[in-house]
Amino acid sequence: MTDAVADARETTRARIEAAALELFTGRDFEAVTTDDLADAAGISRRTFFRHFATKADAVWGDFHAHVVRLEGLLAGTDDAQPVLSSICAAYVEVNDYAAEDLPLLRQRMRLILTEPALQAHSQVRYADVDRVVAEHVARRTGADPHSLVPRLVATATRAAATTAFETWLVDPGTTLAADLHEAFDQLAGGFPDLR
Amino acid sequence: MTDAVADARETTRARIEAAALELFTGRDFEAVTTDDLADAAGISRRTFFRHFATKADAVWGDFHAHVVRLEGLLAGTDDAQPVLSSICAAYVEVNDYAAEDLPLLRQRMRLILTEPALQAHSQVRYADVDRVVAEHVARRTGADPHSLVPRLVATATRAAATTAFETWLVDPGTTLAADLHEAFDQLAGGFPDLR
DNA sequence: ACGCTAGTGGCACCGAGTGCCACGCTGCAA
DNA sequence: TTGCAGCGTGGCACTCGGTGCCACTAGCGT
Repeated sequence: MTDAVADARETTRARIEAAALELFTGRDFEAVTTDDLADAAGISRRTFFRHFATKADAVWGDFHAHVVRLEGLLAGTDDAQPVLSSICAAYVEVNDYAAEDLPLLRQRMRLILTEPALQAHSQVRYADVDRVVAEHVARRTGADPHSLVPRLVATATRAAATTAFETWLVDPGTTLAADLHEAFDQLAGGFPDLR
Repeated sequence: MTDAVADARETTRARIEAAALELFTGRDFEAVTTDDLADAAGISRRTFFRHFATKADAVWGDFHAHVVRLEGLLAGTDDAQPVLSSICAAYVEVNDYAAEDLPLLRQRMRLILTEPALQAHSQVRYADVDRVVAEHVARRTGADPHSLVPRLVATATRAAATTAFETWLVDPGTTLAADLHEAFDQLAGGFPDLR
């Protein structure tokens, strides 16, 4: 494959993603058809489904790369660091966007966290994240990755991360990193005020 | 409405649910069409969609009643009891099935937790649960139900409950209550071994 | 000029879900 | 008894997401 072809494919993907974000923020997710998306991106409906398996995937973009990056960050953490801290650091790092990308991230996360169809889709994506985190915890603790603690830590930390995203979306005054740290601190503290 | 009509409607719903569980455990969720479900339940496709809004709903049954019951249990908890304990107790209570219903529960939960389409659907259902729990936490702590801690406690405890269901499904030797308690204990302890 | 590959578009098709209308049954009032 | 209202039902046509198949085109190496 030549660079020109690769570029063409990448820009097509990018055009679809941009069109998707724009159309979905303009009207309801359900109200935008794949025909609309294809038209807005200047391609045919059939071609749209060659780039994205579902309508929802156009919003998520290349989430798989995100998961792979998280996995690498977790693998690269220092074993002297507490497990929870290593997970928090990895979440912060993988969500460390440049300032100019933040508006786009906000737009995307707002869609994902509020639109029911995208919320539903997210569960399948989160399963990948949870698997990666659970394996990290299992490696660090010597436990079976399918046993209670690794699974629980994975889902609970992901819940923390998601909640941090929600509070970050609502309050424009904070940074995502700060909200992530606060959520993880609360979680790691075992909610002392509630026991 | 007469009792006879109400009964007819109830039994129709029940027949659909039974047919759904049977067909979905026999073959893949995606491989069963709504036509198959309707035929198995002895009704038309159109009537199926009068009883259940989506194919997935036939597996979940009347989950709304489940959420309402959880809400009532939370409202009825003693304010002297720690918040986390009250949530755990409510989860245990609302999932306290008679021994003869356990095989059916296992079948249903196995589907919900393993089948991707049902996993996706579950996120929307969980949102209701989270809202109810977050409001309970907010009431007990005086916080805004949309602020970090109530949200986080809601999603984290629900993550604990879901994980408990998963371990309970895998290991036939334990009770659901025991697994729920263990997951909540781990969560409330803040994972001391991992800090 | 030839074949190869990759991206594309068109088309027909399947399945989920919906709106509309028409039928039948049950209960109730005239 | 007859007429009316309400409700569950079935049939039908339609939209829309998603897929399989085939044909076309452009760039590339031989």
